[in-house]
Amino acid sequence: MKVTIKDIAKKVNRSITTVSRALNGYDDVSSKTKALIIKTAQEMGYTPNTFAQRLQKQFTDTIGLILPTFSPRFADPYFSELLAGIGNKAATLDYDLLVSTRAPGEQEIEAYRKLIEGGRVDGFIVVRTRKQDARIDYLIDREFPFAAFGRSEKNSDYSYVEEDGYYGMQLIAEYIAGLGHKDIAVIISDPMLNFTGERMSGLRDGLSSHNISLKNEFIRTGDLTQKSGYDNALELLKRSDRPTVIIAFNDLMALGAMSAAQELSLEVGRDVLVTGFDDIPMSEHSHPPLTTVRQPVYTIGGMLCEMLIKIIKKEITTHQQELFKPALVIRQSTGEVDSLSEE
Amino acid sequence: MKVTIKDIAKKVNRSITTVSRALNGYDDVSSKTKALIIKTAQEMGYTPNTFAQRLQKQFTDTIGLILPTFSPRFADPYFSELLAGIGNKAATLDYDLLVSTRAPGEQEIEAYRKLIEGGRVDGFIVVRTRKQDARIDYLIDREFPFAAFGRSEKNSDYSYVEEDGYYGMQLIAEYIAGLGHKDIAVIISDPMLNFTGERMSGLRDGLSSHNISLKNEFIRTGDLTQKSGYDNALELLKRSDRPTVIIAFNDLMALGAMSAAQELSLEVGRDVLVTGFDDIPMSEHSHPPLTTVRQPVYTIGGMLCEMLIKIIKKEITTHQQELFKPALVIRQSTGEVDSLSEE
DNA sequence: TTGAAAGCGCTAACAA
DNA sequence: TTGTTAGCGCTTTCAA
Repeated sequence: MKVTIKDIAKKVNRSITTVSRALNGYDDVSSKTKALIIKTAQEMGYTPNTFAQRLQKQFTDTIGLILPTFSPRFADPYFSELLAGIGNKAATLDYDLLVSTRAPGEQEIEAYRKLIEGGRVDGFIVVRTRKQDARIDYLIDREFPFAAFGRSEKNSDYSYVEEDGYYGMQLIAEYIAGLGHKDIAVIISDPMLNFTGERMSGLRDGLSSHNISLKNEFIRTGDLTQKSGYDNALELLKRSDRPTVIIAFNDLMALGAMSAAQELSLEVGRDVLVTGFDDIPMSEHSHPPLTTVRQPVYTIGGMLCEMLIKIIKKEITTHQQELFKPALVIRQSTGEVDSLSEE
Repeated sequence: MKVTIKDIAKKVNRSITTVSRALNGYDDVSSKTKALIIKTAQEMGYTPNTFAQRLQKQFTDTIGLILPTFSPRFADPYFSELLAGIGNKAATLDYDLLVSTRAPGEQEIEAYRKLIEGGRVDGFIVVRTRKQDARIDYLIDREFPFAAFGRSEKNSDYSYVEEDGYYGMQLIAEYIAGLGHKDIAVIISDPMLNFTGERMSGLRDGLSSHNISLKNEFIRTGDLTQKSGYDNALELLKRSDRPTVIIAFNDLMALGAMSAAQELSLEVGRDVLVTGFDDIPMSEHSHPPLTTVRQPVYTIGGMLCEMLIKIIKKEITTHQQELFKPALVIRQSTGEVDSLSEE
């Protein structure tokens, strides 16, 4: 049976109040009884009943994370890493992490609503923000604490962490233009996603400062999976006027694009250059290793978590907005020869 | 402010008891009041306070999942998919999923203990079982409900789902032996993991029925990451007596091994054959596509979740043990030529 | 068919 | 320094 403060109270012949206070470190308990109570509690293997505590204190020490999944085959390494970042930080700060997956849409907002109304979470981490983001509108409207990974278009009056996608893509553009390439194709992500626009602007601006513009036929939209990178690249590379560079908006699509090129017997890094975005662990060990933009996802997860908890605890009142400058990671998929150039 | 049954009671001029009963569908409430109460509740946007319910009912409608992470760069697509499988099923059955990450060891058991003692979860899903699994011993000892993905060595007297790793590796062995190869290297996983032994036995038995035995120098141990597949394969392939086949114990390591081969200008599928295990989504779109053994991880996640909830609800009392027969998926990494051979 | 009252395990205002 | 008491929101006996 579970041990309660009542059991402890009986054992040490004190009231439950005293036990509660001793255990919570109040200093209006004599140090003798305090020590006794703490010792007894330990011996009896006492752990407070979270629900009772929460019911009483009216907060939950839980943060919610509803992952937007588009398909059941949901296997983005990016999210595992983000999850670990959030989860580990949450554990450190004594918070629980309640995870749910939901496809974007009606059901998604409903899931948010349920968790809020049921008093189950103190706040949310919202990931993969959309330009028009119903989740964010909803949370702002309800004045419910949240921290977002990314901005949305119209209303950015809240706390978020974002990698500077504009800047990241500029780096790519500068680098590629510097290599003298002009026939550049791009596999973008869903235009609804906010970062798609950011990255696209960065790319466009970066290229146009070298008088390069993107041909419409060379702009394709993928869904961030390896398969869609593969499919799109295949079509691009089968053209008679095929591009010499493929810029993908994430690593998974870039890896798919490399496979497509190789399938057509093109050598990546020579016949066609490929770049990604994210720097997931496998990009370093792909063949060839992938040139990409590094986002410290694990760290970002931790930051988001910390930020959210501060908001919940009202330790910060103004909106915190962090913009990460990502770094370009040059590897062989863009022709770098020396395999020892890294680290 | 949150709406409680008290608010509803006041509004309809009934006691909170009646409201509670109406809302819970008891039939000792006049259908008139029942209808009125339900309507009012809806209008007021009532959602029950989960913690109050749980405190009262003494269960939590929450299942726990503590992911064993070895490093912060935790990016296994396999786990994202498993998580989605568990999470979606849990949502369907109106259960919450509480997720935590913890490195194997002391801290890990402590995390289990805390969730149990704090009355926070009704049961656990245990993943990546070890031969000697302290988590399982602990849960059995405490008679706490759980379902495991995989068995452990000594005590398998509990409910689990497992893919038949012995069988899966036999398929690989048969197939490779049938191609006439003899110089076979293998990159295994941590011997502590239960499936390592299973897969190794399957491989050994499958090969020995063709009079092939594994050389000790050709057996290497990796940590299931792409990097370790890469590193190990590099060493294997640099030998003067290099193997003509590399069998990796998961896809991530196999993908790393392919990169290593390609870095040494070996053609995968011709100069060296590579196989994996899992069939993560990216294996279909790697270059070359990877021959592997398919594990329906998403489905398994759902099954585990369902199984656990049945155990919690005491709908099943005997231990359920499901052994999946995985299927061999042959692709070009073992020399298949026709790229249209799939699907 | 309804309501009063107890209690799940805990915290905290107030009194002693 | 300690204990009494009320109450968080809900379910569930028991009585009316």
